[in-house]
Amino acid sequence: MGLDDRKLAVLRAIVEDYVATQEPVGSKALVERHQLGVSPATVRNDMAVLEEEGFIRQPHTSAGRVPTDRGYRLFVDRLSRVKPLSPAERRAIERFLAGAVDLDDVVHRTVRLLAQLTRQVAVVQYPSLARSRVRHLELVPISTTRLMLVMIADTGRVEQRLVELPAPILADDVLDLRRLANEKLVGIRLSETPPLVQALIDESPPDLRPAMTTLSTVLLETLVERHEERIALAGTANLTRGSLLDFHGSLRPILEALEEEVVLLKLIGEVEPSTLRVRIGDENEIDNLRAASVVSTGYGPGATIVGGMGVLGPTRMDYPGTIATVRAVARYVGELLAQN
Amino acid sequence: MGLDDRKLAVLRAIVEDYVATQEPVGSKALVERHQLGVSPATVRNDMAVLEEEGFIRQPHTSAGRVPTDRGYRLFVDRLSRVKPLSPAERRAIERFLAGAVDLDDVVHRTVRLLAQLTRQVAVVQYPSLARSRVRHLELVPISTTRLMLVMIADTGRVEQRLVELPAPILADDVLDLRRLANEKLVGIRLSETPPLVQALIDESPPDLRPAMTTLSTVLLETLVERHEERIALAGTANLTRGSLLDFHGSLRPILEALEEEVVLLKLIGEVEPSTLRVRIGDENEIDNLRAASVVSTGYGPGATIVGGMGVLGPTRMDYPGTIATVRAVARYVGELLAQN
DNA sequence: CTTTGGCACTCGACTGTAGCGAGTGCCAGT
DNA sequence: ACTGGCACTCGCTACAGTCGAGTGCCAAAG
Repeated sequence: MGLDDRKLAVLRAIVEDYVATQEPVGSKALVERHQLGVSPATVRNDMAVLEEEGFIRQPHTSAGRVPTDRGYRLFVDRLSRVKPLSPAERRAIERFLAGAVDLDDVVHRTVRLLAQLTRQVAVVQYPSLARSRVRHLELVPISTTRLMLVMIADTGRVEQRLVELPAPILADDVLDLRRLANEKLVGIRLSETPPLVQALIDESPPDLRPAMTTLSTVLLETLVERHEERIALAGTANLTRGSLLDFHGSLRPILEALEEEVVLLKLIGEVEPSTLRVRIGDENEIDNLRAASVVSTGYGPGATIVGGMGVLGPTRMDYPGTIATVRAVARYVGELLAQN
Repeated sequence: MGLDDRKLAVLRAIVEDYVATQEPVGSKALVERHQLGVSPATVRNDMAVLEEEGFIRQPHTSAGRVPTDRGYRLFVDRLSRVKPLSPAERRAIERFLAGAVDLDDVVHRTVRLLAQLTRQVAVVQYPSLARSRVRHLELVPISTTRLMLVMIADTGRVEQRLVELPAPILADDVLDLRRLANEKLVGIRLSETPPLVQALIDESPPDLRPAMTTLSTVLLETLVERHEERIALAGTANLTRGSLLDFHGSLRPILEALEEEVVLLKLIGEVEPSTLRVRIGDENEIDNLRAASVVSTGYGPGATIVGGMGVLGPTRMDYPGTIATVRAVARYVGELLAQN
């Protein structure tokens, strides 16, 4: 099977034209708009091969060609050069993120920025608790049997949970609890706390043990439950850009998927060594998103990765541009986090 | 102008049928499906009058009638009896909300519940800070020049902000700051704190004054900025239920509006004495929502109102059912809040 | 062996016509 | 005041015909 350079050029031209015009592209239009240096007939032959190999297909017999998911994949892997961002875009990113006052703000600004720049749906995961380290634990007495546990992580995340104590507790004992917990847990990565928690209970003075036990339970729950991860979303209105056909006719499944935190986490939360990931159409494990593509990446201060972010759009998207934007935004956010 | 009982009955029948079938309803179908006791011709005469008065209209000359916004308004005001919830629904609400562990959880469950029961887009405002009272202020030292201010409100809301001090501070001074702030502010409604804050600064010992000043600034910011209000949203996928025609052909403007917190707050946040509010189509002040209806209400423990909640859907919605559901859910949430 | 021009073919998109039927407005009769 | 009857409107569907973009194939040229 020969996929010589020209055939690849043809595929690239088809992808680019289709992404731009959103209409099936024919051989004639192709030679007109790109310097391929051959006649339409030749292009037709190449297209026949590309179709046979499953990179493009014809919506109808007498229509032009459209890239398949496989075609996009090849395009992304081998045919697209990453578009460097324009200085204006870089400046926009910097300016937009610079004003953030706290983590919440950073995440919100980031997700809006991504949505705006890519004109697609953007998703940003808050720094994962499991990947954060404990910076401080605070216990605030609410009543004699109720404490508010406030956990501050080094990533800037702050979580609070109500603790219902088994028995009334004295103010001094609360201080002791706090001191003990902080001594044992500060600086520890949260994913590594569970084994330490038992030790924490065992080493507590006997009279504090019941309180410490419930406290620990709550602490562990904070980690385990869905509470653990938070997510911000923006740009859903962008789904209506372009024709409905982009998503096989219905936004329904997409909107449904976007409502499920679990789904979103799966989308952008599975952070791997490979920094940037593109999932095209069928490659998505989530059925509802078989008509969409997702570009996602991890981010974090320095080389550490504390969370994921990404965008979701039609398979017919500007991959080079989107990839460049996502990468750039993630890097800026990482730098921002490193400053704290 | 005569709008006798029968004409009103006809209008009611039209609204009910149209809501159910989503198709223009004609005179014949009307007499068949409702016990009006008169012939189609008579109904036609009545319909002519109703149309003249602007309560219904014909999409095309040879089509049936469709209610106008004004028609729905009349229906809601005078023709619909509130549907009592089924016991099953009541139980569903109770069961669904009972498991909530904290405020975040309550709000999330509520918004999902509303979306599910009404099969529309649900919006829930977190208890407004301005309407809450301070229960406790906590200061957590992060470094010598940084404090984390954690504010716990009686509504269960917890807000935190980073405070950058003008100069390093001693641990004991932090305790003093905390004591002073709590003495002055605990129990105060947050909307009434601004005047007190100045006094708080003035009464601080001179050496604490700079720190107290920045602390106060941050405290006030928390109130003023958009941070003040938070909102949860669910059920956007329900927008795709029914034909696109429900929203004049495009979800775009709706989705855009739903992304703007400010817009949502305007929608459900303007809580007035009148507990429940229905805005139909054109009655909406927000242009993007001229094609939608909003049913909203305030909620809170007892008679106090601390926030708003509501649902948004096509003008062609089941008003009696939606109203009943929103009212019931708001009441349950209020009771839940009262228990804390 | 590759490329090219030519040609027949396919098939979707659009146009125009015709018939159907739901629904109306009006009117004369009860 | 209500009703039955009737002519009329007009959107919807089906069908036929035309147009044109785009294809596949083939024979000829490089």
